[in-house]
Amino acid sequence: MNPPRAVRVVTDVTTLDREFDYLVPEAMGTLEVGALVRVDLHNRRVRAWVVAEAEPNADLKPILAGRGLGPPPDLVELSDWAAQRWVSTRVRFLRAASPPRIVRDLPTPPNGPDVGGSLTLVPPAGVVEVAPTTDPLDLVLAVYRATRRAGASLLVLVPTDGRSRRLRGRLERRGIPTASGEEWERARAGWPVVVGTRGAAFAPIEHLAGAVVVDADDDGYVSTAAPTWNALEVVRERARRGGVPWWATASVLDPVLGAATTSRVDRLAQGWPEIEVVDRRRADPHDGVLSRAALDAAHRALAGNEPIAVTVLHPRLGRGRLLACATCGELQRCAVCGLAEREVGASLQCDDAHEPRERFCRSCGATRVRAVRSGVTTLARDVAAQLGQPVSEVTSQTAPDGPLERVVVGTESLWGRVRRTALVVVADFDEYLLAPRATARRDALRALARAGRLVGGRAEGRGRIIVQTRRGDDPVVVAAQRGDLRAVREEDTLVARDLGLAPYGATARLHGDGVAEFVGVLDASRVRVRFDGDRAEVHAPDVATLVATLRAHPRPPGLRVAVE
DNA sequence: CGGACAAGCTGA
DNA sequence: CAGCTTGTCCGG
Repeated sequence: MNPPRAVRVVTDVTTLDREFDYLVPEAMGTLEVGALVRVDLHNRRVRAWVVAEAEPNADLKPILAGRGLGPPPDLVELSDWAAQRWVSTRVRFLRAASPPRIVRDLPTPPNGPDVGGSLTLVPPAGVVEVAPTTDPLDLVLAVYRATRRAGASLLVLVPTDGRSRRLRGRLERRGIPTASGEEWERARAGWPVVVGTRGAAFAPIEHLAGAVVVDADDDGYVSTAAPTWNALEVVRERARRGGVPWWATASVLDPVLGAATTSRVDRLAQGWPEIEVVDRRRADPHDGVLSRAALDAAHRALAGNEPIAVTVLHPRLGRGRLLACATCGELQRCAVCGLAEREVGASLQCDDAHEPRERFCRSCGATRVRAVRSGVTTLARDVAAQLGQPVSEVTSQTAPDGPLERVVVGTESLWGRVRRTALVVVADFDEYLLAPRATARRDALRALARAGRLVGGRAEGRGRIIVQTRRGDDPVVVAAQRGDLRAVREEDTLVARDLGLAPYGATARLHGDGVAEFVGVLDASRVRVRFDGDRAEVHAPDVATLVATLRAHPRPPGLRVAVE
């Protein structure tokens, strides 16, 4: 007769972040940490994860049944870490690491073969600065060769499902067996390479050989819904815990990526696209939405045989509201933060109302200003008229498939619809530059980097980008044109240091029920709180202090916390 | 989260 | 006061 056994479990109940102990029935055999079980909780049958051994005790209820394999033990610990890091619950992360259906047996993984490749040297672990058109396959193959060992898996993250499929196909054609992030059993069984998107940061790999995050500057790696976890950070922590190296590629480095940068690819600038700037302050006011230069380039492109010739990017759906001086054409910006001002009643002010003022141009003093931007629908109509060509509209609202005309007008949704093009016209680059958010400049550069992938690098001499702006001398525009972003990055880093943004500080945004009461009890000696009535920003010198302070008090239900 | 149970409300 | 709704509590 064996002594009775018990385990500690976390139940699959979103808001109940507690552990409970249950007896393991004699017949159940061993239960590994991470294993899924079914238990009776308060007259409900719920799923649960085994997280530890426990002391048997006569008051405990028995486990009802085993529910197959769950995340490996390391991932249970990682879920714990992630829940702390993003002030959330383990359940959310354990779910991400668990199979969609019950898994009782695992397939036998194939061996990872030795393969050749052009890149023989692996760059030092860390962030590799690449050009937008740099093919990540070379790095993935080099890392695969350098980290390959029996029974261990390389984790590769890419921003989108489409890129995941394509990268897997290319690896498979070279004889490397891959699992997709959705193929839970394969990842759990130890396939040599696991390729997936954000969620694959929690792929149930038992023995990690190394990790690569492709285009780590893509915003797809950050969850927009709470918890606002970040796949790159999860991968870094996972690699750190596993004692294995990680790499990430990025073209537009934020201060966090910049601080982790260890190398850059050769001839970086050549991999940036050819960018022509049309300064609309000096343009003929009778030009339409497409300047003379853009129109000429479009006609040349249409004469070629690229499947889609002109893509006119427009980052905004609704009716535009940027204001420009009717006399000198200068955009009206806040003197404090530099972001676009809007009309509020009779005055002009930025979204944070730093310095409301009368209607006059800061540049020339004239009192007439006018709205200079329009939404995608208006833009598409105007472009069609100017080019005399049918135009397809692509936004997040339009159908995600179906044939497109050769000319496409849209928001950033079109990155997912268009693969190659001879020309990208950014009709309104100022919408990017002056967007009312702190990351506007980097978002602007990222838009150009993504456009660069459609038209190719300047070394290829294939396509080009035309940027229409009223800020032709903006450092962001100049940097993109040169394919050298160092000046912008240094400035971003100084700003981050001054304002205590990551990696020089940590920020959480709170909104929802009970914000006022909650920020009232926070330890003011450890965090700085900005509260504006229904949402709050909490700043701390580092993530540990921020998280510890936020967790020192029970959080009111309905209060949302986004830790950056 | 969701079941249990208590307290409150309504209409005959 | 039965029958229903609403609110609060708490789980092994």
